[in-house]
Amino acid sequence: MIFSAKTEYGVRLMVELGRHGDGPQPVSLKTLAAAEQLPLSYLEHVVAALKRAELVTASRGAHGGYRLARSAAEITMDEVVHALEGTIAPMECFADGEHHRVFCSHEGQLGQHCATRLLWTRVQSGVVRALQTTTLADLVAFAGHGPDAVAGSTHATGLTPAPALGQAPPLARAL
Amino acid sequence: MIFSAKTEYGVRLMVELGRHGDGPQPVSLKTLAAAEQLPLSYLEHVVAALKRAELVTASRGAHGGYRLARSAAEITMDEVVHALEGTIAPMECFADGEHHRVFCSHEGQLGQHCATRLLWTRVQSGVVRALQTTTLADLVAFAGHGPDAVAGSTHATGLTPAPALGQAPPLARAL
DNA sequence: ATCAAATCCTACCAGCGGAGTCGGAAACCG
DNA sequence: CGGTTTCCGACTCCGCTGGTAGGATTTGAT
Repeated sequence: MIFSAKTEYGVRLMVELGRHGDGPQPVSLKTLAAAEQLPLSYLEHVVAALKRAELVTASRGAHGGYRLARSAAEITMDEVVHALEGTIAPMECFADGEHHRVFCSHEGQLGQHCATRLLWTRVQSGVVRALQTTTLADLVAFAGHGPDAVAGSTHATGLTPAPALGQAPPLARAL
Repeated sequence: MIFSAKTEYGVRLMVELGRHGDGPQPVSLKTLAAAEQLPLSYLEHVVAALKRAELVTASRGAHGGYRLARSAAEITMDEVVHALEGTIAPMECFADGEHHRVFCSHEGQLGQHCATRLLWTRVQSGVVRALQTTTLADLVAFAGHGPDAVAGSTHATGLTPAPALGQAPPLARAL
């Protein structure tokens, strides 16, 4: 699995917050937990990460709760996932502990270098592009509709849905 | 990390095999382990997975070893990664244990459904596309060169390298 | 003032999978 | 036969993930 349950929960949580729009009163965690049927105590950790990243704001005390820090359209899923998952890298050597820069630490000497780097770079690029071009508002809008428009509206890139190369590709048959 | 070390090792191993071209004698694991400085005993597991997927063939006994089952140009990294990592899904509910079909099992009732599905579908699509459009031959060719041409030759898609949207994107600053 | 409803914070735990080791059996070649 | 190599299964170690628990703090309502 690429992403952890924590991230799944967090995204769900954000979507749920997005659906509540920006009414004056915030939404309590208990409400959110009930709506998504997730363990409240664990959600505390999740929402803490979101708050640290300044994606949600909290009001404490009675009738307190959480609300989005910005409008859903201004929040890219890139930010959300990053807040929950930490640096996203396809491979260990791609993550710089320091400032989340991305590179490969295996740089071989003598001209030839880390052969896998090309691949991981491409994969990373694919993931990042998908996350950056999707906003929370997209998900909120999607949440209400019936199951269509997933593959439709090729999502800003205008790419054809992957050419059928070779025999049946082992991954992602249902895309 | 999206991929495990096992996958990293496996890809390295395949690249190394690809570099040896198809001379008549196969390459022993010991040789490969030495070339990549990886633990031999662990590589046994890795190469076993590759063999199961019919990506390499083995000859036992003295002067035995492994060779690619097909030419490097005919092997997509999609296949390699799938053999090593199993089904690649961004999220638990996306992986169907049965036949690697991809879907989401959280289908909510009453019109509204699993809000995160849109996101995971896009991510998955990005990863799969990257893996499918990269062949082992690409990596082999890359392995000998100096560190360029990574971002260059936008890898068949012709996409611009991700627009700078909003403030500095938290992921992948060095792409 | 008091109480209840929230967020907040830290520590803790159990299970699982990943990375790696080991020992031995079978196959193949000279 | 003997060395080399693949093959196979069992085993260990360890960190991370998901989840729980308990208490402190803030706030609004009565």
